[in-house]
Amino acid sequence: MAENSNELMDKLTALCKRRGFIFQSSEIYGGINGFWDYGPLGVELKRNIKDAWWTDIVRKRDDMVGLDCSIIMNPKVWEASGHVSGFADPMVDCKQCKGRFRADKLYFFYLQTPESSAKIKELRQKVASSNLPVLEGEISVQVDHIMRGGVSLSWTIEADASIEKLSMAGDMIQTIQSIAKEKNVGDLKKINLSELRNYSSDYSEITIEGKSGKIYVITVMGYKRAKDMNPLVCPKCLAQNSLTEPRQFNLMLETSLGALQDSSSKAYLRPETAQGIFCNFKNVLDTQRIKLPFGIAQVGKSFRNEINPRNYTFRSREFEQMEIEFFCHPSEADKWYEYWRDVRYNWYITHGLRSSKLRLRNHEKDELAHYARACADIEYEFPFGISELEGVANRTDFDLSQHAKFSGKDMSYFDDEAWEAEKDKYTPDKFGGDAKLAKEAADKAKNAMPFRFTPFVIEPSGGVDRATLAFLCEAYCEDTAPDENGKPQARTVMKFHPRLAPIKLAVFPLVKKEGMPEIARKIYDDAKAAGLAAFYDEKGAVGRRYRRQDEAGTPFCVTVDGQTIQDQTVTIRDRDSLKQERIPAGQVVEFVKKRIG
RNA sequence: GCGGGCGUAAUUCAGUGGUAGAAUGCCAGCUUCCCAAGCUGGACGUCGGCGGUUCGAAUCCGCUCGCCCGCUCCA
Repeated sequence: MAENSNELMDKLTALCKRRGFIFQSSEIYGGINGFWDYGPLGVELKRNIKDAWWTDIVRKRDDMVGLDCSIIMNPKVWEASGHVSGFADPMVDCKQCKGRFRADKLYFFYLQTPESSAKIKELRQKVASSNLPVLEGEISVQVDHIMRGGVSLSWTIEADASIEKLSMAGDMIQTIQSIAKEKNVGDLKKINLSELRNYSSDYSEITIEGKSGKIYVITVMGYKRAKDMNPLVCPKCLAQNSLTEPRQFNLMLETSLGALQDSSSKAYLRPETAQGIFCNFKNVLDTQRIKLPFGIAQVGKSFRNEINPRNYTFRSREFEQMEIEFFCHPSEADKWYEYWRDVRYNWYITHGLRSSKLRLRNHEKDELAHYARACADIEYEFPFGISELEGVANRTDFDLSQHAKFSGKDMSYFDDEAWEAEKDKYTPDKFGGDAKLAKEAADKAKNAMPFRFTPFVIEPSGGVDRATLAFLCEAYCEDTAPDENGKPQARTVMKFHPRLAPIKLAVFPLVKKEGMPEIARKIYDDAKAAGLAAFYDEKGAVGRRYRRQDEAGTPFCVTVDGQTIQDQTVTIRDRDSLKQERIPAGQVVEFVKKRIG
C-alpha cells in the first residue's frame, strides 16, 4: 500500500511536470521550499475549480454575496483574531532523542498512592486553592482517539516516589491494567480521556479505589504543571529531564510597509481570508439590502509560515482558499452548520471525488478550538494519507465579538422584520397608557435578543490547492486501450469531471489532407469563439493524438474524416469509454457545452 | 527541526576518476480513414549550486539548495 502510494504520487508529479500542470516555483534557481507554480493546464484546472465553486456558492444562490479583500490588513486585525498571540505553537525539544513536541499537547501521567511525593501534594494544594477542576470517577483509555488527536502521552508510574515503569500511549491500556493487577488495584473502571483532555492542559486527577480498599490516584498534568516535576520524562525516548524550555513558532508571515523597517512598519500576510470578511460584515450589510441569514464568499491567497512544507502542493506556505462566512441567528446556527457541512461534502462528490475516498469527520468536543462549537473536516484519502480538504465550523459569534471589542465598532444585527411583527406589544395602551414606560420597554426589548444580537457564523473553509491536488489524484488512471492491431496497450488518462477538465474539446483532422484540416480548423475556431477551452492537432497518427489528450484529461475529441466531407458529420470520442458517436459538425459546441455543466 | 534516501535531457533512469548515454517524449518530413511503440532526419545537458582534493571530478570530500520517506508539525 505504502509503496504503491508513493509510486502513484511519483507518477502523478512526473505527469504534472511533463504535461504542464504544476512546476516547482523558481525552479531555475533551485526552487524554494513550500511554493509551487501552476502551468498552462494546471491553471485551467484550478480556475475551473474556483469558477465552479463561485458559480455554485455565489451566482446560483440568493443568500450569498462575494468579496475580495486585501492580503495585508491593519495588524490590529490579527490581534483581534488571535493570530498574533495564538497562531503560534510552543515547541519543546528533547535533547536526548531530538524529538520535537507541541508543549500544549504534551500530557504527563503519574500514578501514585495518596501518600506519594510531597511535590504532588503541593501541587494538589495549589490546585485546590485555585479552584481548578479536579476530575474524579470513570476512567477509560481510548487509544485511537488519543493517537488521532496527535497527542503524545507520557505514562509515568510513580509509586513510593520512585519510577517503576514507563510506557507510551499505544500501550497505555495494557500498562494501566498490568500495573493495576500488579498493585492489586483490581478491575480498573474506564478512564474517559476525552473528558480528561479538557482538564489536563493544567492539572487533574482521577481517584481509583483498588480491591484492597487502597486508593490510587492518576495525575494528569499539562506541560506547564509537569515541567517542575522530577523526573520529567520525554514521551518518545523516555529520557529523564531532557526536555528544553518551550520555544515559540509563529506561523504568521511578516512583511514591512514603507521605506523604513521598524516595529511600526510591521505587517502580516493574511493567514486566512476569513478576517477580511468579518471586517467587512457591516459594509456588506449596509450596502446590499441583504438580511440574515446570508453569507459572504471569498477566494484568495493566504500565507502560513509552515515549519515543514510537505506532500507536494498539499502544505504550501502560499496557498489559496475558498471561504464562506455564513451569518445567521444564534438559534439557527446548528441547522445551518449541518446544512453547509452536507452541501460542501456533496459538492466534492458531484465533481468526481469518489465517496469511498472522501469522508466527513465530525470533530470530538475536546478537539474543537476554543471559539468553535462544532466542526467537521471533509477529508480525502490522498496517496500519502487521509488529509483535510475543507473544514466546516460553527464559530459562534466569536469573530464578530472580537472585532467589536478590538475596533470599538458595533457588529450587532437588528432584525427589522421580527421587530415589526412584535412591536405592537409595546404600544402605550399595553402599558396603561404610559407612553414613556412603553418606549423604555420597547427600547429595552429592541436592543436585545431576539431582535438585536451578534450573528453566529458558519464557516466552510476549503483549500483550492488541496482540492486541485485531490482532483488530480482522483483523476489519475492507468487502463488499457486497444492499439491499431486491436492489442490492448497501457493508457494513462486523467479522468477529470468535464466541468473541471483544463481542455474541454480537441479537434483533429483524421489525416492532414483532402480538406479535412480546414473543416477541423473551423470547428476548433467555433469552439474557441464560444468560450470553450479547445485544442487543435493535425500532426502524426490520430491514436497518438487521442492518447495525448487522455493525459491532459480532455473529455471529448472530435475527428473530421472522409465521411465528414460527404455529410458534414464528425465523430466525437468519449475519453473514458473510448466510444465514438457521429454528430453533425455544427452541433459539436452545443454537444460539449451540454456535458460540461 | 531530526534521521534516512535522492538530485544526470521535458520524463524515467544508466553511467564509481579519463570524450555525456539509453528509452520514452518533443520537433520536421514521409506514411496512416480512428486509438501512442511504421520510416527518415533533428533539437535538447553549466550532470542542482558553490567550494575543495586531483594532471583530470557526473564520479571522492565539505557546505548549500531542492525533492521523497519516517518522526514531528498542520491556531
